[in-house]
Amino acid sequence: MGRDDGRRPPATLQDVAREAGVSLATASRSLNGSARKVREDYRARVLAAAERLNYAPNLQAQAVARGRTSLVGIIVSDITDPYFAQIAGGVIAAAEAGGLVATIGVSGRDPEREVQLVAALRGQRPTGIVLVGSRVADAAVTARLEAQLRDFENEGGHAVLVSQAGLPFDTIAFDNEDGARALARRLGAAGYANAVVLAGPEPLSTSRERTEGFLDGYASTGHPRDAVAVVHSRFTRDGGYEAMGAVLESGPRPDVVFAVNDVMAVGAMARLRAAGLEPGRDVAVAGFDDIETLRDVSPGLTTVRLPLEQGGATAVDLILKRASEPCLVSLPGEIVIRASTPGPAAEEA
Amino acid sequence: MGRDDGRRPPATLQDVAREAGVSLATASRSLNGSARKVREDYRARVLAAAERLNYAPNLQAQAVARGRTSLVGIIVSDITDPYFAQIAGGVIAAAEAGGLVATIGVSGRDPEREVQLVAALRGQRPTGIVLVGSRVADAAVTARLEAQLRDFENEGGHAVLVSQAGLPFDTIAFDNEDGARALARRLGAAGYANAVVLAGPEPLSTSRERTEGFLDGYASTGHPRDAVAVVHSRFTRDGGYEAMGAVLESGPRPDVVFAVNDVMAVGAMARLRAAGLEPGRDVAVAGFDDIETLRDVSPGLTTVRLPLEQGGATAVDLILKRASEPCLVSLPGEIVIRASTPGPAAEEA
DNA sequence: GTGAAAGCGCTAACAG
DNA sequence: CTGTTAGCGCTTTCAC
Repeated sequence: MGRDDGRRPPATLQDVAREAGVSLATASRSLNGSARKVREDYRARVLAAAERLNYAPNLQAQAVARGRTSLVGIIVSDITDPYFAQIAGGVIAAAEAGGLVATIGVSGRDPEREVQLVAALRGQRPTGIVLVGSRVADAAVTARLEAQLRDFENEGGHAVLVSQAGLPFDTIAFDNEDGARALARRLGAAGYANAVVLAGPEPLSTSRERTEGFLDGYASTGHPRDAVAVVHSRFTRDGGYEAMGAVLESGPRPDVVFAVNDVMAVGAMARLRAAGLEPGRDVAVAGFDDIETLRDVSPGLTTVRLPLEQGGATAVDLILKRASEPCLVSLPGEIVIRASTPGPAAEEA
Repeated sequence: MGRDDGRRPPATLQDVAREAGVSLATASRSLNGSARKVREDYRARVLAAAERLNYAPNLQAQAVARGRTSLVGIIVSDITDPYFAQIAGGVIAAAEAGGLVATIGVSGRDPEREVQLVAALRGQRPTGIVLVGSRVADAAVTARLEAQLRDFENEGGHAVLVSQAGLPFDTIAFDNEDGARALARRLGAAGYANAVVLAGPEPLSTSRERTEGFLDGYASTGHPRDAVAVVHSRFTRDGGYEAMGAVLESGPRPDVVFAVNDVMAVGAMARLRAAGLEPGRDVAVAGFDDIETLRDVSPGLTTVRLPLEQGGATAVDLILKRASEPCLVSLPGEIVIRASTPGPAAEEA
């Protein structure tokens, strides 16, 4: 007998009011937490009627009437990448806790697409938009993105950037430079004398900051800064794999490799193995992020732990309590030494 | 000078119409693809005016007026778990391709919460809801979930279940049993004679099917079915870790361990190492799913590859072309032998 | 072809 | 405290 196919349209507030024998307004006031009070027995009747009719408020209609929604939009490059997944998880959890529904868009690391997504999300008139990921676009696209976000804020929305500093909006930044610097010092002090950096795309600020921090810290332990090769590649597992390959094929073998994120580090490890080298024994490897899913790779990956979920949650907090001036929240990382870089006292197996 | 704080409300269709010197109706017809035609010069004027005013249609209002939205809701247990992330990625990508905006809820594996989320999403009046993950709830909660979904469909919505068969809605199921059976045959034929299954929670159908399939296939290679120990635990990394621990502490060491998903398998490997055993050498390990992020663990994990993203995408397809009868799409897996189970010819390093 | 006007479901003044 | 009513922004008959 198939399905009902759109029969019996959802009960409306009108229906509930009629069923309960009260006015529209009273029904409305009983069902949502209005400021005004409703006599207890009326309230009860309305609630009962709603229950009976299986009433669910039409949030779209509420939004139109109220002039604001309970939506928060998230835009990430790739939800499949655990870095973004963890941040998105933080955003979603905080949003739900705050009574908001999260809407999500995936840009596939395409800056153009990112602009389109902001425009599309804007149409939903969300309370806020959280944009995650660091800029790789040329100035023109960035300007258009900024324009979109500015329009959004002018309309009363609230934009928050995560891990993407430099634009005039609220921003949650992870302290990439300090984290990388601390890591490099530790490694340099432990005697690694021939480091190589596997970086992401040249213009990606996250990658740049981590690279800079590393070079800086490494230099501070007495290793000439320009003796460290920096190889650029994509910010993905395959990027790490290829960059590692390039390093192995050109020049002497390094004693330690710093990949600017864990995903790339894992790719680099795979490449080392493909070359018959054992990561952690023949070449030390370090990453960045301390991705949860990757905590069990073997040998354990030395890295810098970032409070990813917290970053996402904080973004939602900023949306809820909109400050009058754009603010910048900086979240520090914490270095974690594991077996992939023997030498410095390991803090974890 | 702070921010504008909600100044200049977004341009409305009204504004555009006035600016272009046409009626509301004409503006509406020009800006969305209406069936009716509009004289070309009018059209152009409206488009120009819209551009000038930076007009973006209020989708909520459109939804109210049209009686339907361009939203699709997704509910997953945990977006941080790569299994769900990949399926969600498929859903989001397909939704965007189909002009829909995805809304997402995370249940934290709490069946109660799942019901709440369906109710909450229903309020958005989405075109469809995709529910991912297999049932672990008792009959009462399941009944309430089913009621919510049924109401949703009666209102004209379309519910699709992914990897969660048995409810009377469109369903995308992965062929857990066949996959596990094929894997077990291969392993059994390769000479593994002392297998152990690390299963998820008893009532989880995904776990049950994989366990059943494995036992069945393993038995078909001549190993008595009830000689295989099945240890139940959580469906997570830590669950795998603990289950492996339980196995090691009680009874003889198995020669192969089948964890019902990759994440658990990785946990099991970690536990083996903690016990001084090398996975793949001292004890073979196999998983299920072939999670992308985990393809580089070492030794490479033998597993059953599932078309996760495709499953998500297919769910959206079903939503867009609503069939009159609930249908069941079954997606097969493909076994992948790697170094964690030496013996059978490896198909990949 | 175009425009006026009546909703869509809900909220929020505003009177009682 | 309750009910009436005028919107919210947009679509869609329905006349012209």
